[in-house]
Amino acid sequence: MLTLATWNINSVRMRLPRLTDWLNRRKPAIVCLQETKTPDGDFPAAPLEALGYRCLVHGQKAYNGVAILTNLEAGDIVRTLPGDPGDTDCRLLGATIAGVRVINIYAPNGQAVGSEKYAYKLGWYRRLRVALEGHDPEGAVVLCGDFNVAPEDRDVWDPEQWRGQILCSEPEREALRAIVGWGFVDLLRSRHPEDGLYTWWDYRGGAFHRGWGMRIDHILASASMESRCQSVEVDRDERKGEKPSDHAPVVATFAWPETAV
DNA sequence: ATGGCCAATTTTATTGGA
Repeated sequence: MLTLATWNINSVRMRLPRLTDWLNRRKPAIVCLQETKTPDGDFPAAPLEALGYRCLVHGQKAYNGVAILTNLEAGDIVRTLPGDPGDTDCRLLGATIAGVRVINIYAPNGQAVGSEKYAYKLGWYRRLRVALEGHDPEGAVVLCGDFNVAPEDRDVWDPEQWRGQILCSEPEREALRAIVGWGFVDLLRSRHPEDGLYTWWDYRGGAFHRGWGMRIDHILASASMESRCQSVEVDRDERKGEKPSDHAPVVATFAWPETAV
């Protein structure tokens, strides 16, 4: 079995005790982290390596940052979107692990519909869609991370309040549909159609306690990976307790020949 | 219950997050 998780950790240094506890309990083979907020030289690799994980990192000071932790061999590492030389945001990290092309993303937030950052977000999604052309939908591909888009109304705690707002606007949803349309399955939705299934809850206003959340972190799987999926769930426990991230991990397991791992 | 913003930097305010 192969376990893969995605988790917006909201500062890997602030969350290190929770992260190491969680790795010890879950023992995932592949973990895609977002918002590490840490330059590569300051990444806390040693305590993670002590647990058997190698750390692939692409970080910067204060903002953004992605990383892949894995206890398997990794190769063909990519850190940029093609045709994007002027972009200094650390938002993408791709690697081939156990024969799976794993692409970890932290999509721009967009701040407010109509803002400059919103335009940047939509442009970033267009570039991501172009980048997918370099891969084969019939292969083993997983695109996961914080997409900063709630795909449908059932992914939002109050769809009417959020209608047309950031994370929910139709152009954002269309951009995400274009990504999925490359040949992905939204893995959590493929197994769990119910309402109230969220991955992010605002720190403010007791949002988690009240069930005021949104589903903006996703694992998109190509058909061959979807067919191998044995389970996929939101680890809501990681939103509880002392100093949580405002996101919970999404964890998927796949049938996997032990010899291949 | 699972809680009442948080993290980083530019630090005693400001910015960004979502």
